[in-house]
Amino acid sequence: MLDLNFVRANLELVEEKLRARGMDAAALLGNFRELDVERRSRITQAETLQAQRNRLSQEVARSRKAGAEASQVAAVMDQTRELKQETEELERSAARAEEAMRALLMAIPNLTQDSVPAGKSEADNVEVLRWGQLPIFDFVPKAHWELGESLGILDLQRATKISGARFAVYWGQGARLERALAGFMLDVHTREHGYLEVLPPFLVNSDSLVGTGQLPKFAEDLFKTEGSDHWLIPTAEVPVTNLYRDEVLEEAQLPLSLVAYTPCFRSEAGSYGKDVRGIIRQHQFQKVELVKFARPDQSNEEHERLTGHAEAILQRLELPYRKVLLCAGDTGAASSKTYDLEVWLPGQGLYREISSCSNFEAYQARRANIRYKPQGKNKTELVHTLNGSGLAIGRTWLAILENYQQADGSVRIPKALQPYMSGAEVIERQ
RNA sequence: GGAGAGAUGGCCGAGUGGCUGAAGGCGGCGGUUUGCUAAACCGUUGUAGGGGCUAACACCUCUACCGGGGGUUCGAAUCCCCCUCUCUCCGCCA
Repeated sequence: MLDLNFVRANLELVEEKLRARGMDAAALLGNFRELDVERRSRITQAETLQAQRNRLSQEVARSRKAGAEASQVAAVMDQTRELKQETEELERSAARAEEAMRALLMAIPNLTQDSVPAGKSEADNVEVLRWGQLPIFDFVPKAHWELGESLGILDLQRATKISGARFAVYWGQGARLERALAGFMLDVHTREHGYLEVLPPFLVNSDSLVGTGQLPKFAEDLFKTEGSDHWLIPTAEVPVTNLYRDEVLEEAQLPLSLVAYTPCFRSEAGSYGKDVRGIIRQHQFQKVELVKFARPDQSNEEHERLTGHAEAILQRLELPYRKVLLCAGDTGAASSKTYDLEVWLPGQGLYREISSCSNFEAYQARRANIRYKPQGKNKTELVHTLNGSGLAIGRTWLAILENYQQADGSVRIPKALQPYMSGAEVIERQ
């Protein structure tokens, strides 16, 4: 959510930034200005009347104490009663205007930074760099679903039986590879990148989802429990960012860097027909997530750093990737700037997103009310929140299969991962 | 799941209808004293939203906030209703 006062004072800038995302600024802003004027005038009127009422009430107390005549006191009471109705009407009208403004504000996405290119879709994203050598095969590389099934480590049929489409069962070395990746990533981030590991709940209440921006707009993307206010987390970003909801951090704590390994649950409503083969798009996948809370003046620097931490994992696993700066239209609603990391998948001959690293600036912090106290100042300020996958485990798993496959269908294990696989160097049919 | 108790400012803790935005203590901040530290003493110390005045989130003023929501009343932290959470006991359970 953007700041009400900021929007009021910078309406032109907001419109310009909305256009950069390819959105209809006029429709989104609606009658914001009129509502604002209306709201403020109603508040002023209501509060003036309220002040009168308060004075009259005090008069009742005073004259009673002084032993005034009952009829006189009753007259004042009647007068107050009349004022009450009028006040309440004004208050309701102010509340309606405020509610309408809030609805408008909640629907307005974050303003993208000036370094973010304008554009509507993927096609306008800007490739920042490519890393690594694409593997060269003297055979036709297979897709991960073929490799996984023939190695006996990936079982989509039984997953469908026990759960349905878009689920996977991993057997043996496949399950082990998943666990190895999680352990490897957590170790690198905690030991070398300075993150504190945290294990949050996998179900959260709706306040948390509002705090990070998934609700109210994207409820259909989520799984919800029946009969209670619990939602399955679509990413660790939700529970971890909300750890500090309604709290005030000390400046000395910033930047605060957390890493969490959790499953993620997504309904993938509206993605029918997309990525039906393999395990690219699942209802459940595991992810190691990096989350930072930073001072506003340091958040861009921390954003670059966090993205580098995610890249480090790809580099150590020697997986070729490219880094893409998303254009305004492709940048998530809550984000001010996002880099996607896309890993090379030789089995399919394309780059696929494996990490998304965003600087949300104060957008989430304002919704979730996460603040800090600048040293030497009385006033609290909103922190900036950031996060990025470091990395999505399922997609890393399949990238390893496709990049490290050999002619006989076996898969070499990246050097960095071997210690996490009891020294095994290759996955063969079991 | 059943029974009971509770939720007050950064923390602890008073407060059962008006003089309470809230006693007292701790902590924080400023100061006095002190060779330094400690102690003592004095002062100060919530958030948000309007309006005024502004360079100003400095100041003045009004309003709201004592877990959340609703109600009674001229007037509610105090009375009533609903919800949420916490604690204790019983049951169940990895």
